Amino acid sequence: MPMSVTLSNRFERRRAGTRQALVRAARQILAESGDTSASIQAIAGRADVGFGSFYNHFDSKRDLFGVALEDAMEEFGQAIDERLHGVDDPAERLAGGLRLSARLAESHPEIMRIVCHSELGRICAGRGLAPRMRLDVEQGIASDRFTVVDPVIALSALNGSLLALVELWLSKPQVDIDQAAATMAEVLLHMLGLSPEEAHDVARGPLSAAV
Amino acid sequence: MPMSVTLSNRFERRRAGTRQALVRAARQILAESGDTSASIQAIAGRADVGFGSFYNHFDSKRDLFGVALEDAMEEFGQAIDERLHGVDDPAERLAGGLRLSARLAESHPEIMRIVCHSELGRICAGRGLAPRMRLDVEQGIASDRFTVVDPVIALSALNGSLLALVELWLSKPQVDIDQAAATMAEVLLHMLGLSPEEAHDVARGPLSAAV
DNA sequence: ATTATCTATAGATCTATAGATAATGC
DNA sequence: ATTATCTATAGATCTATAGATAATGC
Repeated sequence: MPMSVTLSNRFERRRAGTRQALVRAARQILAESGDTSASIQAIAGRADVGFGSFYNHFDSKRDLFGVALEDAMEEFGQAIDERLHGVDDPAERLAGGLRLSARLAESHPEIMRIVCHSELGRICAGRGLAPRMRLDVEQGIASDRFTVVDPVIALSALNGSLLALVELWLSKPQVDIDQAAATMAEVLLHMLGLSPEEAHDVARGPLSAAV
Repeated sequence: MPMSVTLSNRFERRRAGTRQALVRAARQILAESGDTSASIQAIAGRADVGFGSFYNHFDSKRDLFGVALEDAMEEFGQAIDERLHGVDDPAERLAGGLRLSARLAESHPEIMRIVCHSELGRICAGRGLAPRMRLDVEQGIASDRFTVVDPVIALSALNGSLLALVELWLSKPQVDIDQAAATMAEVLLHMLGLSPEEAHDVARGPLSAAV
């Protein structure tokens, strides 16, 4: 998705555009219902791409949807990452990641809907927030910022809780999701060993200058 | 699934048997891959049921898989519930629910695989462990056993963490899942406001006489 | 000239139903 | 006699490909 590499000629750009249109259509479907049973014909139609072109880029629907999920997760992770640039304290990074995810729900609802409709295992396996949180947990333990029994368990709880937060946003629109994210960050930081006061201060503090 | 009602005549029992065979086949598929694109023919074949019989019981595949998920979640919730009979302390109930879920992974792996392959929203919406944990959280807050900022957030974290625990069992077979569940219970009880010592004692204590 | 896209279609598969068969109730 | 199951099949849909068309490079 992030077209960081400038493609050399018009051929390649056109090809990349077709592929991207297919991926975007697949992302829309993942966000809307998560139901991947739409026909290739319907997907190509939604992408405004000739039916046969699909096979120029993907071997199967499964293939496309796998790429589409990875694409969304990568964008998710990078969006959070760049907004946390310069934040070093792992506690602040974790809290910031949760709270920024809540803001992404407003600005990039498609990504959050995709998260909701995906299996936790697939989300965590990818390049989303999960590997970034893992680094924060490890670093926090190494620097004694966190006093936690087991990093694997702590990370599992964080991943699951993040998913549950996003799910909360989707299923209960009346909830103030920014508030919910801050509260979630607070209880999770406490879980990681910060005192209630510390957890409160970090979770309710200003949300990084970079935002 | 729990055939609590004795059906009056052989007709109804035969009919119920056919339906159950279809539901069991659907549960198998949900557990194996979660891929609901198998044809009705294939499902009926797996259930060893005539193809047309499907339509005597369900209007669509979607229908069947919805029932199958509910069926598994109901069994899950009841299995935990009966093993927690007589346990009154909400902290013990929550810890017990997590730890017993880990044991169910050994004794009823199908249910746990279904959980892993399902969306969190669907799991929590159903009649599984989620509504039971909600009661425990409410009761624990009412009795001041838990000092937690927000019950909705706490419950979300619990639901998500439970899912993550099951996911851990599926994706990393080398992990001692009983240990992991106890550790998860410990950190979550701490999150709910118990002191580290209390949380440790409750989470590592004997797992209810009823088991 | 080369490459990607688009159109048309063959063949496979899937859904839903209609009618035949088998099991049970009374 | 009634009801459920099973078998066979019509019609719809879907996948994958082959060949025609359009766009670009050199």
